[in-house]
Amino acid sequence: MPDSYTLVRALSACSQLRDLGAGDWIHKYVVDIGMGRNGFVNTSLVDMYAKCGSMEKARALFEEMPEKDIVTWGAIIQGYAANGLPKEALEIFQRMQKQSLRPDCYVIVGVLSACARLGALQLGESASSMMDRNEFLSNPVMGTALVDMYAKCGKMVVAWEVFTDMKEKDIIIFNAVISGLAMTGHVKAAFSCFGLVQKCGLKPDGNTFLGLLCGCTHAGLVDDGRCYFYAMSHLYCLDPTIEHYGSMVDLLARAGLLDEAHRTILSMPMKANAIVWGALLGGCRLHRDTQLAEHVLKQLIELEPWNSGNYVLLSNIYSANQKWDESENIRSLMNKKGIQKVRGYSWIEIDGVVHEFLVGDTAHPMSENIYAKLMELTKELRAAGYVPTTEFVLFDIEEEEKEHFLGCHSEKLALAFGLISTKSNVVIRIVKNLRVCGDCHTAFKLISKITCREIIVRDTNRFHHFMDGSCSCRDYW
DNA sequence: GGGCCTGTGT
Repeated sequence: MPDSYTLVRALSACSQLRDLGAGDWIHKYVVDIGMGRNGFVNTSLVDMYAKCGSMEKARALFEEMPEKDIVTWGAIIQGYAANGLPKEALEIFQRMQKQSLRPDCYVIVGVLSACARLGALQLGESASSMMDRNEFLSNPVMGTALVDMYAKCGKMVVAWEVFTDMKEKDIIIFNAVISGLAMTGHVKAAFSCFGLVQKCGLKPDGNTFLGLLCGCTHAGLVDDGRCYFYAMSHLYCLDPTIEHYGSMVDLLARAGLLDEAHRTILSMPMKANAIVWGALLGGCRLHRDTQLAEHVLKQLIELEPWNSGNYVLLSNIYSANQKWDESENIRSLMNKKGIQKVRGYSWIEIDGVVHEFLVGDTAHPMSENIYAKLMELTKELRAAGYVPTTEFVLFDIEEEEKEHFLGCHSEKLALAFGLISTKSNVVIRIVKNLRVCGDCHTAFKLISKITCREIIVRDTNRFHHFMDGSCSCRDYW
């Protein structure tokens, strides 16, 4: 009969292989042989389910466990954080604290990673204060989690301080700080940091170059991007992955070099995925090339037939070109397939609580006050000469909803809530799951001026730091 | 002799 040691090792193998079938089988077996109450085995099972991406099963087992120790809590928290469910990770963490359990460094790492995704600065800071600062500075994993949390929350200066104080720096923490600098617009600093990597005798890896390319993209530095892309394979013997190609396509397409971007896709040694084509589509949008966009969208519909956005955009383009029949065909194809749209949502953290908003959301307890604030803002915006823009019609999926949800995109709701819930000198931080919409971007710039507030919005790929009527992205995103 | 940790393109 296997003992608990054997079972733990076998489950660890399942975790590493992401083999849910084998893991399930062992779970049943564990119960059959009466080992279902062993803490080590149960924690291994929780971790196995988490690693296999089945958080429902991990959670069910976790809830059944009569005795959970700190490792069990760490496994479930980390599981939620790693599976893109940061809110759940924080909820479990708060439950853990109510039981007066002291977090260990594994728990803290999971919590910081969740806070980074949510942009929850206050929670991240209070979690990190539960540990001795030296723990962060001497443990590269913890240090990296902290640096990443600060960077993703827009506190790049603090992230940098932690980074410089680290006793030992490995390539992973360098990557975290390089991509942090890139995301927050400190591109030259990211480049210098790459110099430091070599000075420290470290070997850059693929992620180092992803960070650098990402920085080039945000700053529109096409030549630098081409250089790094060339250097990575020719000087550092790293094979570019599809992620690197995607980044290059993005860089070229944003800069208006649509042809070169398209040729890059066609020359890739691997089959292009939806992300790569999506980067080219973004360029078509930015530079208003509907002809190429039509071609790209056809590729995208083939690659991801369930994605509503592609159908909507293609049908918009057909309408704009008076191809009414084709436009209608696309719409009915979409209906026939029962395709649902992805909805945009935004988060804002107020006093350690993360609030979530959907487009046109009225579920929030403060909803009435939020909409009143929005009305007030809209009036002030109009007075300041703002006209809701229809310029993005062709390329904005959310456009057709705009009439019904005038001014009610999730980021605007989060902003209105932030404005009424904080003192006038507090910086407002919002996180969005999609790109910030063009109209909201214009409105936010003006709102930052009217209200004299700093507003930081992190969308899917970059920071928008609004201050005194302008944005750090210089309208290039 | 055992179980939980960081970065990563749209």
